[in-house]
Amino acid sequence: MARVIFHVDLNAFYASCEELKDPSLKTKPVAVGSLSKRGVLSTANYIAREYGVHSAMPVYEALKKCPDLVIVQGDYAYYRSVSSQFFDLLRKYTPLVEPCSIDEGFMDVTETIKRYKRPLDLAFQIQDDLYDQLRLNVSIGVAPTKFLAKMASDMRKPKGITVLRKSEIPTKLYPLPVEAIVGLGKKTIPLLKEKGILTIGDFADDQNKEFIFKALGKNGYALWMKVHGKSSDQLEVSSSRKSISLSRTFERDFYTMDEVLNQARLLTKELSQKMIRDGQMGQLISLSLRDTEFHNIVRSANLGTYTNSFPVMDQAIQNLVETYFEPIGYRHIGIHMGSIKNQEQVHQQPTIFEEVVPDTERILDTLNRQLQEKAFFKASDLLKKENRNE
DNA sequence: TCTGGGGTCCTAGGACCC
DNA sequence: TCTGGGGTCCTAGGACCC
Repeated sequence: MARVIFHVDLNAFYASCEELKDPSLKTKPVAVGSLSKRGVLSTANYIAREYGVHSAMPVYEALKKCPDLVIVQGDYAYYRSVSSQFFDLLRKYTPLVEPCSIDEGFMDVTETIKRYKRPLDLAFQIQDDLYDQLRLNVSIGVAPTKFLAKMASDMRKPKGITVLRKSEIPTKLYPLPVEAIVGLGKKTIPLLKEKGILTIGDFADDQNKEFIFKALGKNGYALWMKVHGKSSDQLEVSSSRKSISLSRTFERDFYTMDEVLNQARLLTKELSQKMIRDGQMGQLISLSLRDTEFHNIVRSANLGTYTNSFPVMDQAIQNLVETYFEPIGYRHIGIHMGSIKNQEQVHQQPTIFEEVVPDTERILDTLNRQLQEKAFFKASDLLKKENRNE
């Protein structure tokens, strides 16, 4: 029995939120982004898009295209609160709602639509309801799988409603350019084009199956199934966050270890506070550094226990900086915590050790030992390299 | 005036074990 | 003497999404 999935997508969400706060923006080209020298845009409203302005575009470039562009500093706490009202409204219609980002989600309305004369009446009602209650426009895609619903909601924006039945895949989906497939990005598209795969129809063609599986691996297989209408219609209604991070690109580059240590410490402090506020603890901490050449490195330390304590996180990050810093310029620093759990989950966890809450001293000892080991391995790597060069 | 920030998922390679 | 073959776990890197 086929399910009926809606993909509901808020149009130009951040920009729309800013228009709610200041209605005079509605008639102007508006973008939300960071105002710093190295900032890029998160979202542009539809007036700005007519100038060729789009998300991820550097601010200086957007201003070249549209000198009158109004750039607003993002107010993400506000967007999150509007977003949660959006999902609350969707849940009035069915508990089967899967948020997939701050501004879009899936609904399984297989049962709900049975109460409506025509299936699309529900989609129109949700659209009107969102506008009446929150003054927000959405596009809705209606299809039997999540992937097809997502593709459908992209077909008509803003404020569209698009149905994509399995039987309509060849006529509605296959003529679209291959770039339209969600899950193929700027690295993979050129590979496909080189092979003459230009449309979704080409991608779905049996003749290209082998190449796609080989070149794109598991993802290729999954996408190939998706464009044939064979993919998941099961919603994940409750899923918890798996990681949390904080990162910043600085207005100028940092060249000394002291500067990197200081900035890393500030970010770590902020992240620890955020985790304590959200009641979350993590086990795997990582430092990421982006240099002036745009090379990224990520280095991790396993803390051996769940924590959100600043002294512990700080010690680990300082160790990582001291071990991996190179005398080059860095433009971006990030702190990341993986293996996240809720505080309650951590404390409920039965342990075979007597001590349930490990003391900070012991963790610091572990970290220091890890640091010494890393320094040792780094030194022995260097020795090996030198020996090879001889 | 070169290129954000917060996420998820996959892959490759090495260590380690039997 | 010229080098097993899985399986699993961990780390690093990177593609992609909004």
